[in-house]
Amino acid sequence: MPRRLPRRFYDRPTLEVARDLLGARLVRIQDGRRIAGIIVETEAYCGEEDLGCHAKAGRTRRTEPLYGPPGYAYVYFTYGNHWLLCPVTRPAGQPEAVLIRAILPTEGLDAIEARRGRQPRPHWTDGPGKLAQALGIDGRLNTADLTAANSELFIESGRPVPDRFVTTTARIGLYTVPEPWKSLPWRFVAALPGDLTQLEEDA
DNA sequence: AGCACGATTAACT
DNA sequence: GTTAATCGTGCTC
Repeated sequence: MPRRLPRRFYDRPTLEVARDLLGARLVRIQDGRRIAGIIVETEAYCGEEDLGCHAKAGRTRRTEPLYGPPGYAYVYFTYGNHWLLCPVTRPAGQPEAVLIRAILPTEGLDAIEARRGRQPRPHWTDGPGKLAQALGIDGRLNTADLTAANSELFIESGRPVPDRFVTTTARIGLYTVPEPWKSLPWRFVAALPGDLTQLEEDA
């Protein structure tokens, strides 16, 4: 039986949280119904020292959620169109988070198709802005507590993804970020989507 | 007030 | 692989 990930899950080193979120299930409750998918791609963003992290700007109106306690959502707007979702990690005062970059849809397919059906199905939730659109995630969910019992956005434990299915690469989209941060292998990808859905069904 | 840029996407060559 | 779209944010003047 899947359970909602507790605050202590997020209160760990961000690279570990990013790795361990692979295979977990992102769940959005809307109109009393579940829209969900298995997390298959994440990225770690690690504080003010990490020049790829928004926290490099310090504590501002926008970055304030990053400085809060772990287990809350940092949802921000970018490129004039897109909302991106990041569970906050580490204790309050340490501005770190994990960007969820892709999921495999498992529940609420009709709702997802209604929002993403103009694109071919493989592209419904294969990007951070796409999955936010698919699940109806926007700025209203910024600072939402992912661990609260009545939360309409949370993450459930899944079956762990074995290391042989996990690859790491540099983070995406950091065009003007200097080295070494631009190239650090802080992106985690669960390969072989078919195998992952099989894992879930076996669970 | 103005400006450069962005943790992207979709469409195109 | 390349590029336009689009607007909030943070910084400078």
